[in-house]
Amino acid sequence: MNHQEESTRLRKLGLIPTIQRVAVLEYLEENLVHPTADEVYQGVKDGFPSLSKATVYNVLDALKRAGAIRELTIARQAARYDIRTSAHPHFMCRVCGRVYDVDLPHAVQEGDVVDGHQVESVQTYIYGVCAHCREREMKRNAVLEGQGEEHA
Amino acid sequence: MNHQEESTRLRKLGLIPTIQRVAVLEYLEENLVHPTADEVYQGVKDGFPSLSKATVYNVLDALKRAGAIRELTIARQAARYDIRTSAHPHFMCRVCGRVYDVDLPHAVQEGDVVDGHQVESVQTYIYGVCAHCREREMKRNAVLEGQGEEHA
DNA sequence: CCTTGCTTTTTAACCGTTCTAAGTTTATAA
DNA sequence: TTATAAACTTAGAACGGTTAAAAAGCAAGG
Repeated sequence: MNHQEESTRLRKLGLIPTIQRVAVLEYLEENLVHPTADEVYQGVKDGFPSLSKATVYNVLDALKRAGAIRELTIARQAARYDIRTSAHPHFMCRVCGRVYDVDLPHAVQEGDVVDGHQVESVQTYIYGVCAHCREREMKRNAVLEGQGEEHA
Repeated sequence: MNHQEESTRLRKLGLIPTIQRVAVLEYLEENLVHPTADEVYQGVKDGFPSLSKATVYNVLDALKRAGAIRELTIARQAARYDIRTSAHPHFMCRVCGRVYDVDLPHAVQEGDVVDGHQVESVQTYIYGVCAHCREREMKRNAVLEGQGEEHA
């Protein structure tokens, strides 16, 4: 693998395809779980020990301004990044912390005008308990009931 | 004014109505512009010099957990607070930075299930140029054209 | 009055992110 | 190629919003 695909992609975006940028882009393409900047750093660093965290921030910023990725502020703690740039809501599970893509339209679309305001971008953040954790919770409750547990 | 209203409100929320809590609650009721914690602090401190910033964070957290206010992460830089707890989108202007309430429903409602995920709360953040700044921009362009400005 | 528990205050720490300055790589032009 | 300029990367310090810890204050009940 010579990362030809990422290189041409970066050139089309007007960015010089440095090995750092190729590596970050490749990581984002292979990890669609909406990683934080630190997760990208940790993940890429494995095959790239000299990588600096500042570079990760620089590359993410360049990709963001080129429109190749979207930044999510779904949690106050840290920004997350999504290479799926289509407009779609995100769901964050309060139990496991995972962030999922949701295939629905936003309430408002880019280009719309609402209350006289010109809409340029939209983010919909949904919070709750994800399907995976709900199932686990139900199973646990079933086991407890089977043991004869009662509610007060 | 003896802040009777805020006191009873706080008691109903299960919170002891300290003067700090009354002051913060009153500030939020009178400032619907979605202030940051620091703006609340600066605003309340005027009539209350001994107030600590940690107290503002504590009070905001208590109000949030009691369901009396909502926390917005519309900008990564700082959280903002809204005493209008009804579910509604927010619009942030990239020119002036102001945050507006938008009277539309979210794409997904609390209580819904999407892709098997249980929805507990939703935030829709819209970014662009607000009506006020759009108008100002248009006026400025009109003046420039009147002076005979041409585009290259 | 004394105790108990909650709140406020001060101060320090934390942590994600940005800045700075130096060094390295890449592009451009002779 | 070689020289030069421009862009990029790196390490480390700094920044700023937020949280934590510890001490002091305060209200309610015995």
